[in-house]
Amino acid sequence: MEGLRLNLNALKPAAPKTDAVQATVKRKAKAKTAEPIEESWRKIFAMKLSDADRKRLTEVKAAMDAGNLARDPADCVNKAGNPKAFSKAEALRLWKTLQEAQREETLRQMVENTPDNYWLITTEARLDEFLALLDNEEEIVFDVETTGADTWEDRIVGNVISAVKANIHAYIPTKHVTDAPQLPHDYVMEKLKPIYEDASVKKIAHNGKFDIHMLSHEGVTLRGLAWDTQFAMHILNENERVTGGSYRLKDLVTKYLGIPSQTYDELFGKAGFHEVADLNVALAYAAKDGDVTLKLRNFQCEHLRKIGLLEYYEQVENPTIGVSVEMEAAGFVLDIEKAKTLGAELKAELVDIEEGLRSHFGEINFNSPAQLSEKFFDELKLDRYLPNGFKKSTDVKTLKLLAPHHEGIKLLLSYREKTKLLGTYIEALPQQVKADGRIHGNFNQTGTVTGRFSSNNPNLQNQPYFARKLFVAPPGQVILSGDFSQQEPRFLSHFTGEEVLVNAYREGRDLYSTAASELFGLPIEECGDGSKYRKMMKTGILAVMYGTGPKTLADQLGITEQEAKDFIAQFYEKYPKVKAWIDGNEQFAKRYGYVQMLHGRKRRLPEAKSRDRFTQFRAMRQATNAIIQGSAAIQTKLTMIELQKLCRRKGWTMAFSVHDEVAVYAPETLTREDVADFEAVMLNTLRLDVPNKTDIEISRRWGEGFTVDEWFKTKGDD
DNA sequence: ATTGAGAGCCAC
DNA sequence: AAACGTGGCTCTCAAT
Repeated sequence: MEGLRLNLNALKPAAPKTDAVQATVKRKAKAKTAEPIEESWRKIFAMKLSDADRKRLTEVKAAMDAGNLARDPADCVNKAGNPKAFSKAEALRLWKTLQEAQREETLRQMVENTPDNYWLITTEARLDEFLALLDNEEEIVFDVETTGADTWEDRIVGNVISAVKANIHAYIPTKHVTDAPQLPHDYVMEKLKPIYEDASVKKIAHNGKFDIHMLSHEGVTLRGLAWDTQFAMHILNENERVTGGSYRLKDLVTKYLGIPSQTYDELFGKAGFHEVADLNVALAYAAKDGDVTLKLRNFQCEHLRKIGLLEYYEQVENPTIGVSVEMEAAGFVLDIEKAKTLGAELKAELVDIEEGLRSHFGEINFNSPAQLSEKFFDELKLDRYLPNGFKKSTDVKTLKLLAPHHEGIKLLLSYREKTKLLGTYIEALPQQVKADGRIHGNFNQTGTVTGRFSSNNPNLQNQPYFARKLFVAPPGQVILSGDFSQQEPRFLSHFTGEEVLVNAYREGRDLYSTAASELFGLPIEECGDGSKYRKMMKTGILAVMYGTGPKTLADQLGITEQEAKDFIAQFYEKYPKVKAWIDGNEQFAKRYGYVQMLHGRKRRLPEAKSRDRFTQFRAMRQATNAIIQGSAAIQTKLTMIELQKLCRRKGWTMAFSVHDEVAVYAPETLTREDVADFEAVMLNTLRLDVPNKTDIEISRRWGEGFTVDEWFKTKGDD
């Protein structure tokens, strides 16, 4: 009650005072008595705070109000011995103290409350007893504990296995730094290997990709992965991250199972798990992972079945995990010599460019939008060359408008291009090479809301052609890649059933030329490659899929907004099935708050029900785009799964995927028949109402591909 | 030194 | 007033 009254008092606004009086009060407060802590809190919370800081500060205040946390007396006075006001910095320091105390208490409680069915296995006899249990198991949970989170540098220090039927969750430490007894690492791995490699024992994991890579480093090939709770959750709620959540195990079980769980970082910080010397602590933490993963799997299974997506998970998402593992493990050889050469060339060019820029603009940082903006618009008044109301930005679009009026701007555009290439690609890529000499980019199956992959460390999906030259197939192998030709427009045709579009594809005619000729009533010859009508139609169809408005479309095509509006209106009039399909998607989204793509996969769009018109409008654009983009992603995934089977038969390796492109490593001795087999999988795995088309390339170096005919012709000439 | 936000730009 | 969907990386700048 007392605390509550204090809080209420603190919320009352102070009586208004003149500035001079306020200043005096402030000085007095500083000189004699510290300001009341409630006043300090009021000021702190009035500051602009990041979400993380606000959350931490709230925790600190709650702990202090409850009397569980107090200021360090040393922080209450300054050097002169005068009272010091409570600051945000001090509060955040207190948060760390609080975390540390809570951390120790949590670990103590975890150990004290370790369930009887958590087994710490440190003797041969106990391991044998456990292995006998596993003989009766059809499925197990597995999880490896490691020295750290780097897939390619860290190593296993212990194995977690849950025996599902027996309801035993075991931790087998092998490489902890401790005086306590542990079984020898190699002995344990040998014993577990047959179980890990037995595909008839179904495996359950959370982000099992990491564990599978780790086991692979030990010479163990995991088989029978049946459920991954991270990826299953992404099918249940693809918006987890968008709404401030995460797909970390601990966050999911806390949120969905109501089991309070703290993340590894919260409990152990940056320490590797091998540094946990108390094996009872290790057991309490590690075995719980197996325990909650199993509980989460059961929860997800029930809910996926309820919404009819269990089959989708099992047939599309789950088998894709093995493909990601194979692609990540394969990686790329990076041509470091070429990176050095290209880097040196770019740097030399940049020396001259920078000198030129300095002569135009003086000593400013050309990478700083703030400094450039001041120079261009405040000093040089270059905005006089921009259309009325055009934003005073320093992005490429704006710079291109300014370029004809100032030589320095042209130079800056070139500077931008070269520094981007150098900094983001040419110089950054060699740093990503791992101990095994390869680049292993990460393919993230839960990275996008539509079901596409995302990629990072490095992002293999946004490499410019200039940089792709640095990525080389492993020795003796080539990159055999297939690119779905016009994948998304084909899905548009498929879903809408619009005859002109469908027939153009069925008859192997060019979609954009055909539609342009129809819409504008012109002979097909005038709508060929490079014609403005074809370009307009192409941009227009993409605009339909992306929900582009008339203003942006006008900008893209260099026509007036009215012309763009007319074009869109004509397009819909001529192709009513397209219009009807889009309208249907939007009505569905507004009514149910989601849309569905191929195989029923959902894109939840709660904003479709928003009463804010702009918010709802944004959801409307996403509705149609998500169906097309997401369905295309499903086609790519299913194709990858089939290609992996082809790889097994041929002795090839899955290499990478960039949304509508899939690539494998094949020996450079591959034949035309091999290529035909590859193409058949691309074309036939998922058939639509329109035929698929794919462009095949063969290369030793990514982005320097040959067509099939070119490749075999040069081979013949050798 | 590290963190977080914003600007800008690479890909499909 | 907004009017192009899905991502990740690098740099600046201001904060601690």
